Amino acid sequence: VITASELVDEVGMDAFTMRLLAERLHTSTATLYRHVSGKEELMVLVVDRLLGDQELADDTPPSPKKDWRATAREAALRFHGSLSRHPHVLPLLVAQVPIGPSALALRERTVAALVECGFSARGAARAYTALAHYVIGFAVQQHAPGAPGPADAAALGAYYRALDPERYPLTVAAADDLTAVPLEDEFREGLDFILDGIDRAAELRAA
Amino acid sequence: VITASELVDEVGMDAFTMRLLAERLHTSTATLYRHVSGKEELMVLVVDRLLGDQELADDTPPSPKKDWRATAREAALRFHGSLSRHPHVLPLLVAQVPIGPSALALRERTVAALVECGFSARGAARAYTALAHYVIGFAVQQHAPGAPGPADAAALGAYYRALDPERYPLTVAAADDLTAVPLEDEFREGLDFILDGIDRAAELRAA
DNA sequence: ACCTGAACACCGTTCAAGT
DNA sequence: ACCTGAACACCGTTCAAGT
Repeated sequence: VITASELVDEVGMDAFTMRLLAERLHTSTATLYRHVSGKEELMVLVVDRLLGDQELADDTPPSPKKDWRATAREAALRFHGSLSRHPHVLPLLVAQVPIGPSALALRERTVAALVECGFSARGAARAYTALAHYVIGFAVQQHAPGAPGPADAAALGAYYRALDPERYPLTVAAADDLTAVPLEDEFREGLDFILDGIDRAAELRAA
Repeated sequence: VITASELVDEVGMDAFTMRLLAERLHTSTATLYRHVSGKEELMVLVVDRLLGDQELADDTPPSPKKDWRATAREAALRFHGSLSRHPHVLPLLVAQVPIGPSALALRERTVAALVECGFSARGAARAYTALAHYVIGFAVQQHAPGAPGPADAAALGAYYRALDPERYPLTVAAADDLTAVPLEDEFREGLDFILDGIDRAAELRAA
């Protein structure tokens, strides 16, 4: 599983091959099927390893205490960061619902932190679900193969500006606004929107 | 492209094959490559067709007027609905950044509606981006192959309840809260969080 | 008991050969 | 000029045959 994870990180999902993995392990493909039922199960294990990786960054103290917003924000940013560190694994996250041990531990830990900040168990679970969906959904789009990196922003802006202003007046006019903001900042902005929304839903925090 | 879209809807991404498409069109695979450079380009066209489909539902009047929240909510729900109608196409949406004509037209239309409600051009673009990322990201996870449908909720709840309460106390305790809420409602809840956040960010609406 | 070369049934894509 | 059967170089997976 470790070697498979490294290989996916290196060469990407499309180029990852059972034959390549066998070669790296100095064995044959047939032997792989002694340890794993197939490629699909292997990918489930790779995803859970990524989510476990996330957990390791937990040596920092869980924030000043009691401030749920800082706690939630920090957890979301850390989650987003660890997903971003393995962009090639991300497509796998939407091909399966992560319920491996690492995914469970991550949620358990985060929900517990929210409860400590005064959320009800139910409210913390709801807030976590909303945040997790957002973080995963955004990361997947941000790091999709062919997504515009910072280097492509200029090209995308030029593409927008070259459009027919009759048909797409607002896109042409706002070409800069649509491309100048790095996706990283857009993630933070959307995250703050959600945190604001959770903040307003005060009933989630009633014990 | 139409036949390819239908085929993907029918059999899913994995089972969709250039050979299958050729057969359905009563021709050979080699002929397909006269009209399209390869499978990748074909999938881009299929995605744009899905986004175009969304646009057709526009015969309903654009809401009572001036109420940006209802307008944005309606647009997001409609977008989500049309994505949900083609679950098998969704994985393609994260393998590419949709900038085809239909994607552009959809954004243009929605941003224009927000501007009419009093948003600045810049604010409308930012709000649209945040909402579009959320809708796409959620839909992709909701309809991922292997995602738990309403029928699987009970099984997932049982799985959570059967976990070791020592390691995952909150997950075991909140098993019902985590599975009883249909993903459809969870989508709406998260959407309202974001709308609340946009609402609070009043500067987006300053002309 | 464990491992593997070789095969099987596919896939996307290409191209010489037909009409 | 357009179409296609057959091939090429792959892929995930399996299994008889070796050690």
